[in-house]
Formats: sequence, C-alpha cells, structure tokens
Amino acid sequence: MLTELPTPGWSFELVATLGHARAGVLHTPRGDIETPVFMPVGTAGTVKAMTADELRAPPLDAKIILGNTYHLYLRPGLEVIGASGGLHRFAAWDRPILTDSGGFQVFSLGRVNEPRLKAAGFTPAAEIDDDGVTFRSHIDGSKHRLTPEVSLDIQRVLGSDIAMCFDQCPPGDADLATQELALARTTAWARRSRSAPRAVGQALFGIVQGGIDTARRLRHMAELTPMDFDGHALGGLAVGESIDDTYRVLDDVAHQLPADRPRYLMGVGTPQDLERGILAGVDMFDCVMPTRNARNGYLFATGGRVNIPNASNRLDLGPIDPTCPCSTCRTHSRAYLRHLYQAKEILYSRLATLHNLTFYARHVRALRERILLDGRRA
RNA sequence: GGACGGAUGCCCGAGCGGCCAAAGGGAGCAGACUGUAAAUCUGCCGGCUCAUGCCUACGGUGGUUCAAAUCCACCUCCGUCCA
Repeated sequence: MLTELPTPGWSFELVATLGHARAGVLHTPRGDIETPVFMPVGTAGTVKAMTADELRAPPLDAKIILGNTYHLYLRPGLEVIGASGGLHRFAAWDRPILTDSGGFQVFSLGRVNEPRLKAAGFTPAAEIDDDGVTFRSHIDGSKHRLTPEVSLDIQRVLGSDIAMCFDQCPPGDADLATQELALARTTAWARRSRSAPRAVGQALFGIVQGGIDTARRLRHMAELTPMDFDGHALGGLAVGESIDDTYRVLDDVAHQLPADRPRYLMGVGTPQDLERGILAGVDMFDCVMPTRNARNGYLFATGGRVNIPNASNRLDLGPIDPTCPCSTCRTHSRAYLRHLYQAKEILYSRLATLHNLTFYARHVRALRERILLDGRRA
C-alpha cells in the first residue's frame, strides 16, 4: 500500500505488518529509506567521528542522518552553510537529512534543577514565551531568538529533507500546568510551522507532546493530524519519566498515529526501546546513545553490553561482537580497543562509533526482517 | 673532603608540632549517558572491619614533646656547588 504524502516527491509505502509493527519504505527525492530505520545523530553537521563515506558504506549503510537547527544556526551559521549550497553539500552527504527544529534545546538548555549541571556552573539558557524561545548561546553567551518561523526558515536554508516543527518539550517531571501550557504552545507552533515557507521538496513532520498522560497525548494528536503533516513524531519521551511510563505511552499512542504516514519516535533510545517502539508501530528512531556511548566506552554487542575500559578486556583478543560484520569487529580485538580507549587515542572513537552504529543498524534491520517474514503483506 | 638542597601513599606533588590515612594532579578500578553545551560526568582508590573503630604508614635509627610527616642528632641514598 503506497500513500502519496503532502510534499511533492514523497510517498510512504507500507510493505508488511505484524501486530502494530510495520515494515515500509519511505520514498524521498534523495532516495528510499526502508523502515523501521535508525537515524544516526549528526547535530553539528557531523555524526561525530564518522566520515560521510563511512556512514554510507555497508554494512552500516546509513540511509538518513540528523542535523540540528539550533546548533548549526549558532555555528557555523547560515551564511557559511548558505554559501556552501546547503547542508548536504557542506557536509558532503547526499542522502536524506532530518533536521531537528531546536525544540529539544528548549528542554536541554533550559533545565534548572539537575545537580550535575548545577555543579558544572550551568545557568539556564532558554526562556520560553508564547511566541518562541530566547536562548543564550552556549558558545559565546550572545542572545538569540527562535520562533516557529525562524526555525523553519533556518531549516529551509539548511535544505534538510525532513524539517521538524518547532515544539516545546517539557521535562518528564513537569507539573500539569507546565504540560498543558507546553501542549497549547506546541499546537500553536505546529500551525505556524506548517504555514512557514519551506525548501522545494522539503517534508515537514508534526510532533505530538503530552507527557505520560495517554488522554492528553491523544488529544494533542487530534489537534495535529488535521494539519496534514508528512509524518508524525512522538516527542517528549525518555526525558526523565520512568521507563514503564515511556512504554505505556508508546503502546497506547504510537499505533493510533495516522497509519499511512511515517511515525517517528524522537530521541529514543536503547536497543530494547527500539524494539518496543517498533512493536508499538514506530517507523523511525534517532538517539545519541550509540555515538555518545561509543565515545564513552560503552559498546553494544549481541551478547550484551561491553564496557571496553574494564580490566576484563585487557587481554581479550576477541572482537567486541563475533557476530558483527563491521570493520572494527573484523579487524580489531577488545584488548586493542581498550588500549586505544585508555590511551585516549582518537582512533578509538572512530572504531567504537562505527561499531555501535552498525549494531543499531543491524538491530533494526533484523526486526524489519522479522516483520517481513512473519507479518502480513500490507 | 666540604657547603647547601632534597627523600611523602602506584607515580608526580602539597603539607612544615595537634583539626593528617595526609591537599591537588596523574594512573588504576567501577558506573552513568535516550530529538548531543558530553573524546563528558560521577564514585572508589593503605589494610581490616566497614560504625564517629582499630592497625600500618610520610628514607632508616634514636631523641625532644602530652602530641612528630612536620623539631633535634646520627646514618643511607639523590641532586647542585666548592675543593
């Protein structure tokens, strides 16, 4: 079953279903994306430690990556990216890019009560009002204003393939009043994002908020779906709430999002989270976990996690994961990787990131295979 | 042969009468990380018990003192300088 999406050149093809789980293909002007898909995060115009060639090369073969509106706007700025002919040419990445709107930075830069951030001298850098958000740059302290229109305009200049609505993502422990206010704003901002000019062939996804309350989530969804977005995202999950709440919301809400368009679970998560998300009917995921954890010594393996700095790896001549086809696993031992990590060698981050991303890609593709094999043709 | 200076926990290095099992680094060990202010951050880091408890510790041996890593004497090494 193939559905033309509102943006010309885009369509979503549902290939098979297994319960709520779906296998599909998102057809885009820059190539097809088989779903479910994991999208590596490349906030600042780079998936940290990876070259575009490495991302494209099998078995990783990333079909789409993320970029971030807020970060790229602050640095290098639109003048540079505009002069370079857009983010694709700037970063030498010819496959699709999804840009986050900066909505998450409202959350991540606005946090006030986290002890670790307080200890680090963190001062909240985001002030929200009904019209938008005023940020203080984490780079030089300068003030910047992001509204739905500004965010979409930045995304237009970046030339991403999928733009995201500018939303407010409240923390998991936010009180009811905050949740409701964020919800009302996110709806208003979604409407404004929807009417903002976009680049030719640039799709736009709406973002469903509503915290851990199913009814509120569904209510918000009902407000967004008439706006006719190319796809729908679940935002505001895994932002401090319990994992049980995360999964409950996923199970209750994901399969109710319009079935003929891609569903995207933002910022999630662990391999288990991905499996839960897929079973709940999600098609697209992104998360910093494979890349960041790689750099911090946490490697994913089919046999379970590998903390590469652990002393148990000191003399271990085997690979991180014997079943993994990535070049890191085919070429290098745990002992070598541990050495590189301990010695703070730059190569470590590259090898580890390649492996973790490959693990995520295989993980999601294996689940897709299962849906194709055991599921029903759609 | 003489004159100074120095020897501190795995390493470097503060301390210079009690508040010292001894600052701070590093190394080591374990953990956290979910739309990336993160190659970051947290905890442990003499031993035993794990309790505001005991033991062993600041080159060695004596001494002064209620009390010494800290003061004194001698010794052993290590620097720099003078013969």
